[in-house]
Amino acid sequence: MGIIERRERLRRQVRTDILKTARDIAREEGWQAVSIRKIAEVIEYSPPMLYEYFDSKDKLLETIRDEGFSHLHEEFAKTKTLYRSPEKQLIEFAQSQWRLATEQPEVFQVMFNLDGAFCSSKQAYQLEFNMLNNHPVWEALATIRPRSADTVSKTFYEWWCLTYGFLTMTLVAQTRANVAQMEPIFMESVRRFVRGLV
Amino acid sequence: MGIIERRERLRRQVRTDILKTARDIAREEGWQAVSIRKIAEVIEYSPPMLYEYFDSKDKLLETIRDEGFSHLHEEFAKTKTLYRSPEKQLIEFAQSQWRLATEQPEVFQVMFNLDGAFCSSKQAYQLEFNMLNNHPVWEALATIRPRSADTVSKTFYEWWCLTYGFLTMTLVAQTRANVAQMEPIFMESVRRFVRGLV
DNA sequence: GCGGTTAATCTAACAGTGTAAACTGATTAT
DNA sequence: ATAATCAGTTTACACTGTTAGATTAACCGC
Repeated sequence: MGIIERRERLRRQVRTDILKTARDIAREEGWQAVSIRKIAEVIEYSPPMLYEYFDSKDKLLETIRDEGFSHLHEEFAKTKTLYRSPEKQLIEFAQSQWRLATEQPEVFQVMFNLDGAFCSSKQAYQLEFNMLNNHPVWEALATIRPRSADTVSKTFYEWWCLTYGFLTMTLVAQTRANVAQMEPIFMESVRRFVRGLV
Repeated sequence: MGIIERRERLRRQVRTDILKTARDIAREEGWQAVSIRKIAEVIEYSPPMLYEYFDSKDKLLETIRDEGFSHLHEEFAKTKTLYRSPEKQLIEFAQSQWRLATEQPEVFQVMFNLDGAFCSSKQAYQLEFNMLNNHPVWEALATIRPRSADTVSKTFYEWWCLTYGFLTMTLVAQTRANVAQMEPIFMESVRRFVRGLV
């Protein structure tokens, strides 16, 4: 009886279409231009239809944010299988973050409420900070510099603010064309941070 | 003939009232809750009246942003008169930034398009980056580490992203109650940066 | 194939948004 | 006194997120 399966598959398809359309509009016109009606028009449904898939626009954005963090953690996991050295891992983590910020700026904007994107929930951050000894960055830092959990957490927060902060400032303050040339400066900052751990 | 003077004074008063009201609403309900109509209601004028003082909501926000940067530069100037050592100056600059971010988060949000605040113009940033040898931070960095202008500018950008990035991440990702306890971590990051200059 | 149930989807509407045009009333200048 | 300027208003337009109610389509047992 594949009927309800097919229905479920179709439902999921529409759901991802909504998310993709929102990102597409945001990429080309900015998050401020993203409206329920505009998304509905693109996917050829009436506006209220979207509320069958997301409780609110806020929840829709929260989903995009969560997917952003998930994607990053998948990349981190891949890196962990590829490299043993925690220093090398950190460098690769930073590079993953750079790629996300530059290749999918509209996702990065939602992740940190930038440039008109706004999602009221802070759950995603709390999750990041509560993973702690399960967070790939936390683990790498603890390996390089084995201290008390609190001390590692402090260093972890410094890493978090340094990397995401740098990317945020670059996306917000630089013009589209200038973003790319900031990469070496970003990576140099990251490398200095890693060296400074000893 | 003090009549037109009085009128001018009244006009400026209304103008600052508008700006203050916008910040007040933003502080208590977030920038997403700030609307022309709400401001108008508070200052007891009709909504279209605001357009006699600001071309658009965007321009209104731009004014708040510019005032934020101006205020910071005034603080920087004060610091320069109080301390000779460029290292000490940088520490004080960072402390001024911390104060602005924590005491007037709603202004900081507009300065960097955070949490629903959105102003399309990037002029304020371009100004920051084009001041260069006139920017107090740039000067301090050049004194500590006299190199080519380009090299100093690179270090300046690193400073910019480190400090503003850290504050941005703290404001965006932390709960109101947790912000305060991040100050020592922030200042330690700044001090490490300054030490690393040699 | 047909009636009834359920799910999918739409239309209409509410309250709110930024902003422009047209209008009113008072003050000023001639 | 009359014309011109100016502050301020009302009204209106085209949007926004979201909800309620009606409508259509799809499925089920017979």
